[in-house]
Amino acid sequence: MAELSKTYDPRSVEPKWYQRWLARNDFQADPGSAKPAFSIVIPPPNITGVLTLGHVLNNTIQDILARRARMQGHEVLWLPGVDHAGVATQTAVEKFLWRTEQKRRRDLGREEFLKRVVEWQDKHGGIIIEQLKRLGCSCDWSRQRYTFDDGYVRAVEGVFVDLYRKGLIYRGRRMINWDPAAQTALSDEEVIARPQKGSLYYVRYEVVEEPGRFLEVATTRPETIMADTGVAVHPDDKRYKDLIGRQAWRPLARERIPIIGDEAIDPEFGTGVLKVTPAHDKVDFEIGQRHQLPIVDVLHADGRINCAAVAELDGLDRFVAREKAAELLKELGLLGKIEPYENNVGFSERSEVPIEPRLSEQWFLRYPKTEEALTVVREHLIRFFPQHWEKVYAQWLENIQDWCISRQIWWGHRIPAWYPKSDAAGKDIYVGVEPPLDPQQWTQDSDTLDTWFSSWLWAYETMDEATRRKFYPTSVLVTAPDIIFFWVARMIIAGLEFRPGRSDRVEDNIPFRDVYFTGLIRDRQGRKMSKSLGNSPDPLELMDKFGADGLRFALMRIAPSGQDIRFDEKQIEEGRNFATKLWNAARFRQMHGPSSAGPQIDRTTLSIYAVEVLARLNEAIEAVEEAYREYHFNAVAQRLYDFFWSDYCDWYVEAAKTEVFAEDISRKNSALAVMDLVLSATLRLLHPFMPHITEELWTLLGFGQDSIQFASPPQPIDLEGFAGAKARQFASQIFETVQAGRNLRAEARIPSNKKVKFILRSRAESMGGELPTLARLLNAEDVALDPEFKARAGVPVAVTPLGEIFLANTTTDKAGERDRLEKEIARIEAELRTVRGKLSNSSFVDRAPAAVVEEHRQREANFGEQLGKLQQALGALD
RNA sequence: GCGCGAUUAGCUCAGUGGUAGAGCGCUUGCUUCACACGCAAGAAGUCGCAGGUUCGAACCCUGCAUCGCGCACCA
Repeated sequence: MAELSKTYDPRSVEPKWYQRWLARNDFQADPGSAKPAFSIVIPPPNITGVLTLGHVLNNTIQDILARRARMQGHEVLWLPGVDHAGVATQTAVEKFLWRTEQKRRRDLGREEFLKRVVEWQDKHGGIIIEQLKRLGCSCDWSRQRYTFDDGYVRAVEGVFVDLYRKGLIYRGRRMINWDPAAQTALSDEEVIARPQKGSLYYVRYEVVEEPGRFLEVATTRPETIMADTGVAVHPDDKRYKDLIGRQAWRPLARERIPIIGDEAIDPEFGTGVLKVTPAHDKVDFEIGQRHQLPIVDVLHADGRINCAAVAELDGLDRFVAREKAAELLKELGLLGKIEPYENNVGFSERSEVPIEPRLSEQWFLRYPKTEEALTVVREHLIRFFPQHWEKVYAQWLENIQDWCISRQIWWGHRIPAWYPKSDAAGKDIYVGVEPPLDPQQWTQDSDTLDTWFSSWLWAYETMDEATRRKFYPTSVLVTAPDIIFFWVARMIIAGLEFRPGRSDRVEDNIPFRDVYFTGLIRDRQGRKMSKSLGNSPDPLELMDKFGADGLRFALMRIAPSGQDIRFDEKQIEEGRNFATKLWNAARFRQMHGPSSAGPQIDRTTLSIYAVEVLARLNEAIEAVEEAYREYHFNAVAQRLYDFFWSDYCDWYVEAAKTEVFAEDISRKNSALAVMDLVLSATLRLLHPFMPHITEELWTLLGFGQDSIQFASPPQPIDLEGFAGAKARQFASQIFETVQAGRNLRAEARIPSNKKVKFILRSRAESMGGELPTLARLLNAEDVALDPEFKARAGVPVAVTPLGEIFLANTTTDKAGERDRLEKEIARIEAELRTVRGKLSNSSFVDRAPAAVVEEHRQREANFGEQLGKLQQALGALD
């Protein structure tokens, strides 16, 4: 076996193993396998995207689950792929086009533009996949899918046609959310409300029948006054009741408009008078419908004013026009006060501009299976982790609105609907996956489908028939909570509606059994990661600095389940440090001879420290199992970190050095066997988190013939027959004594590297055999056992469970020693008071569990004994 | 307005009824035969506030405050 180098170099080790795994086809899933299935579909990243920390978090979790399942003997399918990401990709290409050629998409035309998008896709499309490989993701790359694969496209179209024939998809002229920058309709979910500081303008509308009498309207949007087709008040509002049925003069594009009464008006708000603008507001549109008001649209698609009647405003951007309209009103003497005002404005999620409510001809989906979708989650056929997302999900489904699925962008699945060229009114529609028989006579709908209308089929449309039989429904979905509506809920609906499962039963058709929602990664200040803030670190750089394993482990350790994550590079450094620790612990073992693939332990040679570390390993194994059941990855990582670093390295290895460096071969081999047991188990437990370094060490130490990827997870070791409880207690007492002794050294200001003598006044049985270890852990020249030791005044002493330990040959400052003892006595006295207080409370003694009471009695006795000894030592000072 | 989450050491966070924890940072000592990406010792917290339940509350209940998120909104 080659000697391990002094430092671990992830940059050479990680790619080496990843290449080997790929070459061995270790990640390929076999639908014909007899093993139980475990499957995950990747949330497809945008094809032109680059890896973010969010991706790292998300995909590390999926990889952990996939690798763990593989070790447990499952046939694992982790199905990767990418999303065409309609608006995002198109916007990126448009920006590029403008930067390089100063051209807009319409300058190129649809066909040429799409050619450019495909070029862009081919150039940037593979990047994120390569980055996922760098991270170590064990996806079955032979099955990589794309939402624009031929079969997938046909499936999307097929679903559209199916839903159209069922009457669930329809075309209609409705109020939709219009993005004036991207110039497309959006779904409600793509609109984000943001508080905006603006103004409330009070505008006076003169009553036609009563010149000189004015209705004052409070509005935030004076630039849409020309689109007003009514003025509304509450029907019971005494101030204005008499005016209902009369008319008012519209102040811009002067015209008579009716004054109407409608329940929707809040008399408390502003002046209690609303200007009704059916073309540019959802509520106004509904009011308009109720009162048959005409609809006047005064905005261009790009958000500029379209109103020839008011030349001063015509062609102006809507926000410029707002100020200008106010000026015009002022000139007319129709503007009252202007108040500063903050209200929520809907912004486009993508282009970050305020959306415009707009009346438009679009395609809509009336969601099917919403009741069933609620039921499968409520009854936990699908389980959410953390569970509280169930409520958010339910709320959305209970208030669900029809989904606007058509987009006026070019990059996407073209809507499979055709209109006859002869029929200008477009009443006659052909909808089908195949084009109409005589294509010359028909024109295809120019719109494309919302990207999510293809993503919602991802859980099953990425699988062929055989794969689906084995792997659908998938075991778990790992995703960020911000797409719970966009994707998770819609996939559930799709599964229930299209029934791709092996039978018609609901449990065979849901897309996944568990959903794990990750947290969002924020920066140190708690801000969201964003390009514009420049606060999102590049994961590739982090991997170069700290290794993929270091990044993975550290991120998992700091990611509390269900909570947002504050990111700090310092914490990633700790991941790298842990990898180094692992490396060096293995290196230490390897320096003392070859490891054993099947280490045997023997009760006659096992030390008390070995029993202790093996017992703690057992506890760690169980805690890890428990944490996995609840998807508490941070608990798994933390537990393994603590066990390995503290229990194994700091305590066991240090204690075992006595045996490792001693003459007794059988005891030395016993210690090495324990190290092999612990190292082998730890590597396997860590493998899902840190696949590369664990594989490297597994191989170097020779723990298995095959890759660690397929090694069985470690099982707790049976410690019956090793006098477990007694050995553990003794080991703990030794460790406590060591800590007390080390503290004495430090208090006496003895440099760490200086060997000193200790005296232990103890009557503990079999103490003698542990003195060398005690000495090693204390860095002592010698620890003398003397049950009758009488200390001179001023010798530093500490009380331990094994007796008193003295720092020999040390001249201490008497006052300092007194001070130290008094402090210790005060501390113990306080503890005693607390315990005695409880024990003298009859309610406690009568009602608390017997074990708890017994524990308190024990503590009382221990503290009493310690106190006596400390007081004795204090007395000896004089 | 409704709902969800958070509030514990300087910082980031564990801790769901019985002796307040970790890492980082800080102080001190140490290049000792795996590791200075390390070892050892230490200082540091009335667990957001107020009530309640309980023998006992960081933990359960109620209210409040602050911060964050989601949904719905009055122009």
